[in-house]
Amino acid sequence: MAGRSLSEVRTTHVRTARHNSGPRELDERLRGRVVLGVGRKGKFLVGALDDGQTLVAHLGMSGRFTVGDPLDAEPAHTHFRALLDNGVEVRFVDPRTFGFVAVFDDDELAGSGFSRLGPDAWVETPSTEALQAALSTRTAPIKALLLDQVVVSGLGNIYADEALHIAGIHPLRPGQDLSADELGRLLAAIRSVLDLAIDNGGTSLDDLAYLLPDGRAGANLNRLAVYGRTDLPCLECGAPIERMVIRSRSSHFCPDCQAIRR
DNA sequence: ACCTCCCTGGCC
DNA sequence: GGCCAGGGAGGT
Repeated sequence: MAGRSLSEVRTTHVRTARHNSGPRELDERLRGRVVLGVGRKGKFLVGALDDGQTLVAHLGMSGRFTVGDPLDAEPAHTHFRALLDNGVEVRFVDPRTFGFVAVFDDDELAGSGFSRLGPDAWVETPSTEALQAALSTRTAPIKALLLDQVVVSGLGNIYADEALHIAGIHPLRPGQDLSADELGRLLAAIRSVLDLAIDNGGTSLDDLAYLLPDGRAGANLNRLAVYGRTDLPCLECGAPIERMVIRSRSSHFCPDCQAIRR
């Protein structure tokens, strides 16, 4: 996509364009623009445009981009298409419409969720000291804080559970109570969880909402130690994995390896 | 700091 | 027929 201009853009679902005034405005602001480069921070995809605007996209729960021939059969729930000047069509397919595509000028970008993101968990993993400072006033459960993209960005429910398990930290521990030693272990765990997931092509669940760009399923599901393993034995100690709801998100943890007091 | 909402496919 | 999954925005 980088270096190509968008000769035609068509958004066909209002929710996909909800961060702009509507599908028509999004299409008009994108049409004819050149994408100078693309990148990522946290779970947001970003592209720099030749007129200074920024293209921002989020896959949400079920979104994916496809790249192919405009004549290819169109999958259900295709909500956005952009024809590039090389004849390739980029499509955004998103059944649950939690994802979006947006174009922002600098002011709009500054007011968007993108500008509030904390350091990327993988590219700019914070130091123990920086994390401790960020958590020093936070009393919420560490699990909730890992999902709050303002502390560290890029972790979702699966990898937050996995990282806490590796680090041996109970998901309900208040953020500010964690020691430097624990936070150091947590940061190392975040790195290793993401490294493993990336090496395995990501975590495709049974619903196959997430797939690799070539359409294959990622193989990380059977590398998960706690997520989705409620009542199954902990791979470290054999204790049954427990599930509890924290901030209306499921949390999976080993009551032994992640004792609330240690 | 907390809650509700959004949405569809899959499952019971 | 109804519930569950969950990322982020918006409201209180």
